[in-house]
Amino acid sequence: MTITLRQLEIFVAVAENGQVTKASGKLHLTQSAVSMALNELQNQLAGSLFDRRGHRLLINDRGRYLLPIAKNILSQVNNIEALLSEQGENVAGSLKIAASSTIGNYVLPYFIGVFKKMYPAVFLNMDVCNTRQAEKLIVEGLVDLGFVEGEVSHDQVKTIPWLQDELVVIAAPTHPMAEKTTFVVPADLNQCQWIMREKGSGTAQVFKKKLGDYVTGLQVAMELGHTEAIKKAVESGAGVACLSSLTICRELEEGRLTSLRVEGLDMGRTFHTIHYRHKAMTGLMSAFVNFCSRVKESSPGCACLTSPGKLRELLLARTPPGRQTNS
Amino acid sequence: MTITLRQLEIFVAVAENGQVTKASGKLHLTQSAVSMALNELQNQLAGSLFDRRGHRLLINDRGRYLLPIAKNILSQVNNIEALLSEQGENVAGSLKIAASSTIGNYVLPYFIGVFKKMYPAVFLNMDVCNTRQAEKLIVEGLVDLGFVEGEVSHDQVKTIPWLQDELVVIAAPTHPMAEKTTFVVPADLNQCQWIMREKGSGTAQVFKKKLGDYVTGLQVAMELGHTEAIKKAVESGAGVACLSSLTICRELEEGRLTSLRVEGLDMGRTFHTIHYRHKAMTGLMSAFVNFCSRVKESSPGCACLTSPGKLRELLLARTPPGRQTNS
DNA sequence: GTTAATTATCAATTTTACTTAAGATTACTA
DNA sequence: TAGTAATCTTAAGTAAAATTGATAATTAAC
Repeated sequence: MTITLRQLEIFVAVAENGQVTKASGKLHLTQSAVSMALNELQNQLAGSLFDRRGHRLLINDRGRYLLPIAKNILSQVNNIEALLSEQGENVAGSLKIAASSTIGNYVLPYFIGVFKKMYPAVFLNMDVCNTRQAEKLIVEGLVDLGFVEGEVSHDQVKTIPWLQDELVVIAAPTHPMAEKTTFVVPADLNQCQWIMREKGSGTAQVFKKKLGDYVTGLQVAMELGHTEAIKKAVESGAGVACLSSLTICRELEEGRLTSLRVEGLDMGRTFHTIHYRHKAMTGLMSAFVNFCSRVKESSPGCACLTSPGKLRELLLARTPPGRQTNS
Repeated sequence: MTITLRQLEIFVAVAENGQVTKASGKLHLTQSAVSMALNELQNQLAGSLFDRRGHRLLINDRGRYLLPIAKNILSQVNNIEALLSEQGENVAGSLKIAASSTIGNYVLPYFIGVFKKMYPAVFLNMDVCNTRQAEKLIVEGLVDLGFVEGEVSHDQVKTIPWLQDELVVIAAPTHPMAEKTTFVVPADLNQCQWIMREKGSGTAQVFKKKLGDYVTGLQVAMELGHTEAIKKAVESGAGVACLSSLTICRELEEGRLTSLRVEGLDMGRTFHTIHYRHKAMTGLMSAFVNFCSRVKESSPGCACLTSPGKLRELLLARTPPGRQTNS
């Protein structure tokens, strides 16, 4: 009652050779095997696909209709085999990633763009959320990989240190603070109006946690819901803010903002990649993880990662030969 | 080494049910059959498609990549079965037609247009040629059906009378001849300047053959290569011509030409459908032949067939209920 | 911890695919 | 026009596969 791929293969071979015998040669089968398979297909489709004219087999209207469809189906199946069968050699699939806000908005988009150019057959799906949600998605098996900036506790989730990040103080170039090169804690803390992320944001929590008791005297000018809004507010001179250095690369390059390293407090933090502890690593997963960690090795300290051009240079310089595709 | 459709079916069922047991129920198979088939598919693709997490089967990146492809392939195969398997019920395929010049240019295009709207799954290919070439294409099995205006002799070619055609004399409405209602042979023959198809044209040959000895005194003003050119020349008053009544319907309706029936000679001729004598008639072939002969019954004598509007009315009025599709 | 449910594995069985061999039809040719 | 060489179909036997049934192992639920 059901057509098989073998039958379609045989049908195509017969249609293209116009003869059962020639087709059987190409298929490395006996004539009778081809003949029987063809007849069975015709029975299943309740009608002939060829007209007999002596020894010639002339494809008829139904056969002509079937032929391109059959060829198309067979080539799709061959694609599957080619793409998925040679493990390690080919990187293909559909990877699901969860990333917390800063990483998802300011870091991974560039990584994904470059990775996709290296492996066009790959489909990447990224869910931007917070660290706790990312952890949950990993545990429930709804995503393959997570990239988080906060702490993760679940014992089935494996955590691997990834990029080193640093929180810096930013100010408009016209701001009095911009004349300094470092921001001294606690001395400079109360000299400024602060623009903060809203309560509940990971970056805001980290900032306050690092400040510890110093947080009490802080003059908060406003709380905004998004990093981009904070940058705009700082740019317009409304105050200073504390953000991840990764989020302000472009503004620094363009001279629209000035950053000050913090002195008197360690403002570093580490991003982590997370995945389910016992999850089998497929070729695609390890390819992407390797790809991401390669960058870490290439950029000691905290190079400027959020500029696509520099990122591509960095990655392609380190890519093993024969792996690239033309962009 | 080769994937089967069954494996893809099983894979999709498992992916959609998240469980081997549930999938086996839907497939009407035992649990072990599904389990083994799935493992074999994974072996053939050299890697897993799911992650085991206890009793849950979580699809992984490779599986996610395969799933839409597999579904697509399966639905294409189902389409084949649906379209081709129910004999007679469905009309589908790719029909190749050969038609001689007058029919191919002035009659069949309208038939094909209406037929295609009735059966959208059908693909029709028409080759416009002359009667002899059409006959050859039939004998060689390169086309399924032929529609010819001339004589066919090959004994393997079956000839069936189709439409009754009539050659009429046409003149511009301003031409002296236009005041008459009939053209009398031989009296009126030498009163006119004649515009002829070039030597070798079927219509020209028929005309001369019908005239017999009368042809000697004919005053030929010009010979043109195409029916349309002749109509334009007659319209401009350069002379009169003898053409198939089917080719001038629109010009008569619009009053740009006048036609005169010929008196004193039988100017009728019959169009024929031809096909290879022992060719198996598929559903599509007989559907198209029936469709074409239905018109013959509907239009006794020689109704005006080359106006698409009238043709559609004619056909749809006679179409068996439940066969039409919305246009 | 015990029970119920799900999955993997193994041998047995059924089904399918294929081959070999024989017979039938068609094409070539002398 | 017979004879020969292809090609195709049919039938029977065989190898391979798909599927089943039973069992053991793992996991989830209570």
